[in-house]
Amino acid sequence: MKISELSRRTGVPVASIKYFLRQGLLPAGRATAATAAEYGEEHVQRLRLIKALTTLGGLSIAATRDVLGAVDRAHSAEGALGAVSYALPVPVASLHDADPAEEAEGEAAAGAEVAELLAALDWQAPGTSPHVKALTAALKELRRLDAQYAPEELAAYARLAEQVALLDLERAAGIDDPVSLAERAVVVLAICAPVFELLRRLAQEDQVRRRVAGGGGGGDEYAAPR
Amino acid sequence: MKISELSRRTGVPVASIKYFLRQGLLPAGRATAATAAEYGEEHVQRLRLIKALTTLGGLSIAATRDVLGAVDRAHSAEGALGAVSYALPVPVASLHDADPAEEAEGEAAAGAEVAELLAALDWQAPGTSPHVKALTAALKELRRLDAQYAPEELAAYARLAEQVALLDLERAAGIDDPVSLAERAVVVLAICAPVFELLRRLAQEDQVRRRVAGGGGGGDEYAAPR
DNA sequence: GCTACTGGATAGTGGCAGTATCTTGTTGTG
DNA sequence: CACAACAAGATACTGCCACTATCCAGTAGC
Repeated sequence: MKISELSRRTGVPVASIKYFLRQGLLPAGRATAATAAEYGEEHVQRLRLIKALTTLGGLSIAATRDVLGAVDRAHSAEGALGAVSYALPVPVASLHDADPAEEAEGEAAAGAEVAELLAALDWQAPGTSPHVKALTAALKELRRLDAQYAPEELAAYARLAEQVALLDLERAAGIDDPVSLAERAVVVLAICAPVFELLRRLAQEDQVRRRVAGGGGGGDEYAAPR
Repeated sequence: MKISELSRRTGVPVASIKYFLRQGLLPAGRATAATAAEYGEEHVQRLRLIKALTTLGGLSIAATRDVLGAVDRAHSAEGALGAVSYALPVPVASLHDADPAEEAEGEAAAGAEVAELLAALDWQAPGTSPHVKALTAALKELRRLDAQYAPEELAAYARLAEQVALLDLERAAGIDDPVSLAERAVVVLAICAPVFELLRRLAQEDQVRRRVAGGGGGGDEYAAPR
C-alpha cells in the first residue's frame, strides 16, 4: 500500500509517518520506484505499537527508538524480555542534593537498604542493573523527604511485586516467536504497568470510601478538582 | 532568609525559584520591603516537594500545581487522599482510533470488562472516577493490540493491587494533620508508585535469571543496551 | 501531456521548562 | 552620604521536542 493508505488505515498523518521514518522508528517501505514505495501489514502493526508506546506508555521518541531497537535485536525470549526491560525508561530520575556530604550519606544508607532487601528476598540482580540504581536513588529521595519505608514495609511491597511479576511472566509464557514475545513484553511493561497503577488507585479509592462510610463521618470528599 | 540563601539551601537556582513563584507553585515570601522578602522553612520544604514531584514523579509544572493545590485545599485525611489521587495525572492517555465504528465497539467491550471487574471485586467507585475512565481506555487499547487480559487474569492483578493499597493506607495511618497527610499521600502516590514498578521489574529480572540458569540455556542476555 | 500523488529534504510551529537580562529599589559598609 | 552589592519583579530569550508544512523533483496512470 502507499503511504496515504497507511495513513488512512492507522489514523496517523502522512507527515508524522515520514517523521517516524526519518527518526528510524519505522522501517522504510520497499521502494518500487524513485517516488513510490510499498508498505505492508507489518508497517500498520509497527505504527500501532509506536502509538501505544508514545501515547499510552508516555515514551519519548528516543526512548521508543531504544525499545523498538531492543525488540528487533532480541534473539531469545529471555533476551527480548531483558532488553525491553532495560531499554524502557525507568520512571525515576536521580536528583542531586545541594549538600555533597548529606548526599553521600543518603546514598550509602539507601544502597545498604537495597542490598539488604535483595539479600533478604534472595533476588539475583547485579549492582549494575539500572533498576537497582534507580531504586537506590528513589529510596534516597524518600529518605530526604522523611518518608522512608521501614525495611519490613519495603519487603512486604517487594513480595507483592514478586507475585505481580509471576503473573507477568505467565502472561508471556507460550509465546515462542522472539518478535511477538518482545512486542508482548513491551505491552506488558509499558502499558500494563499503568493499568496496575490504576487498579491500585481504584483499590485505594474503594478502601477510603469504605472507611468513610463505616465511620459514618463526613460526606464524599473524593471530588475531582478538575 | 533571602532568596539567595533559599537557593543555596535547596540547590535550586534563583531564576528557577522565581519561575516557580510566577507559576504559583511556591507561595511568595513575606515582603519586608519593596525589594526584599523573607522566606522560611516551609519554603525549603515546599521546594523539596516540588523537586520530588517534578523530577522523581515526572510531573509537569501544571500537574504539580494541581497536586499542590489539592494538598493546600484538603481539609480531612480522606479528602486529602482523594484530592491528591484525583489531581495526580493518570498515566494513561486516551488514543482515538481511525475507525469510529471499531472505536465504539472497543469502548463498549472495555467498559463492560471494567464494570464486571468492579462488580466481581465489590469495589465501590463511581463511573465518573477518572481512574475508571482511564482503566477503560487502557483496556480498550490492549484489546486493539490483541493483548487483552483474560478476566480472571485482570482479577488476579486487581487482588494484588488491593493488597498494595492496604499497605499504602497503613503507611498513611496515624497521621492526623491534613497537610502532613496530604504531603505523605503525594509521596506515596507519586513516588512510591515508581518504586513498586522498579520492584516489579527487579522481580521479573530475578525470575528470568532463575529460569535461564535452571534451563542451563544461553548466557546472560540481560545486557544493558545503553 | 497533464494532473495527482509520491518520496525525500528542509524549514517552520507551538508548547514547555527553564535561564538571562533589565529596571528599580534597598541595604549595609566605610 | 556615597556606593557597591544584592533583592524583587517583569520581560525576553534559549533549547529541546514532537510534530507539521512547504518545496522539489520524479513517476503513474489516464
